[in-house]
Amino acid sequence: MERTDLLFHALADSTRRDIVRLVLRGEHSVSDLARRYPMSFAAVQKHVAVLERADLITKHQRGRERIVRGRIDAVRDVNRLLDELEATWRDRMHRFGDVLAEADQGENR
Amino acid sequence: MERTDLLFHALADSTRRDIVRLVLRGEHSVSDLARRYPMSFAAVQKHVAVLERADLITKHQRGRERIVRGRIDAVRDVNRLLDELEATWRDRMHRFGDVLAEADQGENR
DNA sequence: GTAATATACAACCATATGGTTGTAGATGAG
DNA sequence: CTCATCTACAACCATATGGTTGTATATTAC
Repeated sequence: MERTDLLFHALADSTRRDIVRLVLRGEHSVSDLARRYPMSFAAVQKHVAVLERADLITKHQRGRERIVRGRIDAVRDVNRLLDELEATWRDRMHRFGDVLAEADQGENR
Repeated sequence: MERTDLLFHALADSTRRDIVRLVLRGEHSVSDLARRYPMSFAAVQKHVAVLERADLITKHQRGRERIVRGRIDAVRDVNRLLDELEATWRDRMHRFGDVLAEADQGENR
């Protein structure tokens, strides 16, 4: 799977989006996170792994804990991808404007 | 599933993102779209259904064809969702700035 | 050293996903 | 009317996903 797929897929789950929000706000260990959700530690661990694969978070060891941090750059990458989608639309609107302008020219001729 | 999940999930596939790009640029019937991809008509039909469920596109009948159009508003909704994620991060940075300012005050006392 | 905590990882299960083929109903063309 | 086209939808299949429990390892606390 390519990175864009991984990014959108990672964000297509409310638990994972919540984790991203938390770790953008500040550091949390995996078990900190796990305590917050009505599911097993292993399940949360898997969600964290999905976010890591998409580069939305990083993990580093501190003692026996793994500290999770959000990567704001990745969120911005997604934003940029969406902007590119929008750009094709803006381009179309632009060309549509040209067509109208040409039509006006024709009328005045 | 909630709408945010549907939106991100819909965009987590390159064929579907390509369809969105096409129908943001202009109108296409379902079979127009189907001809472009190396998969069956039914498969493309399913992708279109996923996009429709996420409100990223609309379909309306014209003769025997179903015309697909992209909904730019939906793309912007996703952008807004990401901005909200970013906002929690900016807030943290803001508060972090406050902490530094307070530390400076302490030094000068 | 022993016990408790934090993590990793495998095995398993139910359901969702992304593809296929096949059938049937509308609509347009001749 | 008849035939071709466009679409909808069901049935089916392989694999991915999101959850579980269980086991093993590393680190901290006492």
